[in-house]
Amino acid sequence: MVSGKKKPENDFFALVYEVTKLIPYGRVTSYGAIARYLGSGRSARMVGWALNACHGINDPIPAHRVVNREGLLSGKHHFGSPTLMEQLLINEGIDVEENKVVNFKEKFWDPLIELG
DNA sequence: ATTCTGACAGCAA
DNA sequence: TTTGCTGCCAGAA
Repeated sequence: MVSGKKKPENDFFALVYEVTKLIPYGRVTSYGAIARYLGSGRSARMVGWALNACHGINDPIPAHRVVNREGLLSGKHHFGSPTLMEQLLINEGIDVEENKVVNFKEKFWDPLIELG
């Protein structure tokens, strides 16, 4: 293989995209939960970094369903519009106040549990 | 090649 | 209790 030097299918980014796309409608998860599911544990920062690159791919990544462990919309500033992420969440029936997901614990979707 | 940053989270003081 | 630093891994300068 001489050409495929970069972008393996098992790329950490691709895994993050897959998990993110598995988040059901009206649910949210956290960066740490995804990182832990991938086996990286504390590499939650990489999850956010991966989602930062979700703008460059053709697949629709529901990155608005990924928030930090507090339920805070830490990435709202990266959706082109500072209110887009909040609007998308509200559009799915998720209440957002003060840039924070209301009833985050109830809306929380853990890949470790849901996916096994 | 080295250094810094980054959509976080855990632990120490 | 809150505040702040460190750890994580990869990409950009």
